[in-house]
Amino acid sequence: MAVERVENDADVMATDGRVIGRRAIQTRRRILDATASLLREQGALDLKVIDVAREVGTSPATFYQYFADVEDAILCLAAELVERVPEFAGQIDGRWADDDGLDRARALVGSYTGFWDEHGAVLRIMHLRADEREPRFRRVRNEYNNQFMVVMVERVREGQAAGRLPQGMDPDATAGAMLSVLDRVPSYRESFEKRGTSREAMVETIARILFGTLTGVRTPT
Amino acid sequence: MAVERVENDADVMATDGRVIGRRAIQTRRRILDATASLLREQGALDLKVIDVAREVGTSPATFYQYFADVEDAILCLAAELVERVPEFAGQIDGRWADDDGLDRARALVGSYTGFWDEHGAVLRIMHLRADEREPRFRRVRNEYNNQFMVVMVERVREGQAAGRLPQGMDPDATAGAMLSVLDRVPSYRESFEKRGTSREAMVETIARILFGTLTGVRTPT
DNA sequence: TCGCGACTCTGACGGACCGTCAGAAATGCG
DNA sequence: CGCATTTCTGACGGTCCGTCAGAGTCGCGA
Repeated sequence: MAVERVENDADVMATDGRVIGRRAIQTRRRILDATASLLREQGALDLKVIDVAREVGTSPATFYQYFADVEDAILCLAAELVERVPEFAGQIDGRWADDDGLDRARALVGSYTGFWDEHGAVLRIMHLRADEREPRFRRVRNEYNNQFMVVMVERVREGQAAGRLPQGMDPDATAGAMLSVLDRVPSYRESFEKRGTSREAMVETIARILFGTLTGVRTPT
Repeated sequence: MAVERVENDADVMATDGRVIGRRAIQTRRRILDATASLLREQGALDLKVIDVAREVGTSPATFYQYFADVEDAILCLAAELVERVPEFAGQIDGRWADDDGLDRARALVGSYTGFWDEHGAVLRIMHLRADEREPRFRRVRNEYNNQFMVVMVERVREGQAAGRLPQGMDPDATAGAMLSVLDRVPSYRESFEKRGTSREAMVETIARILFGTLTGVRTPT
């Protein structure tokens, strides 16, 4: 069975195509970390290569040895986040139909919100550039989203088969809508807290919406 | 009754604070239109002041007479879009509880999707910068979102009062979640069409989710 | 019609960042 | 230790930024 590795820290390439060694891998990693850090602090629109270089304590020319531009580095960070998705998509399994299904939804919403708090800066650019039709970000976002879509669609089909969900609802569209909720609510959370909606109420409500919409099981009052 | 106008084409100011005349208003408008156009075509991350100036056929210095930078111009475009929200938020009224409520939801989803197709480039930056905590964009987004929130919360409260929706769901959080769906689905639409989900199925499903979640009325099979 | 004052636009400039390349520095292997 | 390989960087031409003084345009009164 062939093991396919699209991106592996062990054989990453420089922009000129050569395979890089141990020291270079460390440098590249520091550049990526600095990019993520600055992205969180100062946003994407005025993040300059020279800022990253200064943060790492290196020359701008070094940056260009590993990435074509800042966006290229962000793409790389986004690709790394794709690897994290199973932690969350894996939570949306067949046991959602069990009695404690709603609890599973609550756990998902809570943990995924934490993930967004940590990596939102990168995810936002992934979504922006994908929405702007940038092909590489589209591919990465598809890999990201599809992992959620597959399991959500499964739940919807099960709900429809059991007669709990109407046939008139398209499983893919339903899953897409719920993925939207999962991905955007963390952004709104802070605004809501200012308006007096507690984090707990937020998680509880979103969990009920996801659970109810994906499974068709009616939640108790 | 005092008429308050926060932003009116009749008394817009230049960056130096002076009120501008007829010719200047035209120039400013052409700059805004060019910004919106280029934003659609080439995205936000590499939209330069000089690009806008060239598109308008003017000097970069002229741009700086009216806007501090490209982001400032986009903020202005976003503020203009806030004026358009009533067309859509107004559709989410008390008649959603009537027999043809689902039809109203369908109409909303269809028309708002068109709005996103046209102005998505600006709305995306509004969301990005607001998520990145930029205060001016936060204010504009709040004005934008609140119009939807108010009416959606009304529907949820009515649904709860009528016993159709569980009390355990927070009206604000529910409205926020549905606003997420409304705002993000247009972005995903194209991806879904590639995967075989028709626009009609998309609109129908999203309408059912919004309608069902906001009113608690069960949709027929 | 002309001239004047107010409004609007722009050429030109110092500065910042981009992206590249030749060669300097570090590494590690025999 | 000497040398080949890998990695890093100083320096440079080019683009864009953001500003200002002054040139261009317009409307209005005489």
